Amino acid sequence: MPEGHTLHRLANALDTAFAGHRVLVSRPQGRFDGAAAQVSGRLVTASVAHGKHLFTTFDNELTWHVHLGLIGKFDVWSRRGDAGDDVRGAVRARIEDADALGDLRGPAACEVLETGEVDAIMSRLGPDPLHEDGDPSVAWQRIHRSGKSIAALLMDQSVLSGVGNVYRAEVLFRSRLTPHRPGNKLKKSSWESIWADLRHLMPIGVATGRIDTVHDDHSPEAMDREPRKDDHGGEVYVYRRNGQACYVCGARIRTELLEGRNLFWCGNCQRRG
DNA sequence: TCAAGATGATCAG
DNA sequence: TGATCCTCTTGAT
Repeated sequence: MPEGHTLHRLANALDTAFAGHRVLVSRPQGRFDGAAAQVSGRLVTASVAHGKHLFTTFDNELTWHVHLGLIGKFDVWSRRGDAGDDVRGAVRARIEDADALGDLRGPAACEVLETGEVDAIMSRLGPDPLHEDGDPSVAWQRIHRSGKSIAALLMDQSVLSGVGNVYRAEVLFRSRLTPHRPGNKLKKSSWESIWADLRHLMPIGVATGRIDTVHDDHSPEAMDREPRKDDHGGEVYVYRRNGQACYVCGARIRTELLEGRNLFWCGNCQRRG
């Protein structure tokens, strides 16, 4: 689940539910030791995301930092709905007030930080396409000096933040770029098309909560008319479609392990650099 | 019932 | 580069 769009969506949900509210932060299974107590009972000032990192700030200048990693989940819901407030499964941390609840499971990071520590994390992150002021030239400085493949560079959060395995595969397909092209041999115009497409695709992910790179119309009517049909809640050209026919040319979608992660692409459509 | 795998990142060697 | 951490779902046995 967690690519950048998930975190931005989550930041929006937490901000809507808790900003300006006094909250309780607890650790139902006893982990997240000590940290919860530092912010529990305080007023939330804001929740924001940068790439795959989520920051919730409190009125005592402390920040709750969450990174979902590969398997983490953060569910936020209203007490007014049908869902109860029982702690189910392995809940690492819970945030709540009279109206809403949020349960965090399986995060890679869950910690309370001071401002300097937050700045240190931010300074390691590349520009986020979901941020209005994200600057693609900062990423290009890294890309065009690197001998690593563009596929590896797109996943490097210090080059670019928020892109994960799905957006990587899809944005390279949509630009018809070969994933193996080294950054230092990539045309600048190719990078510009990647950035522009991420700026187009990722806000759709934030709005809908799923990654659909195939359809242009994401209205509820279109969803009914043309149901999205893959296992991941959206629809994609190449991600996890290995062995299946490319929607564009009919060739089989290929896969390989690249730096420990599965890469998917169409060897026929993706020849540009 | 159990193992494998997953949209991530870090650390040791 | 490989091992490791975290949780849940899926598919094989």
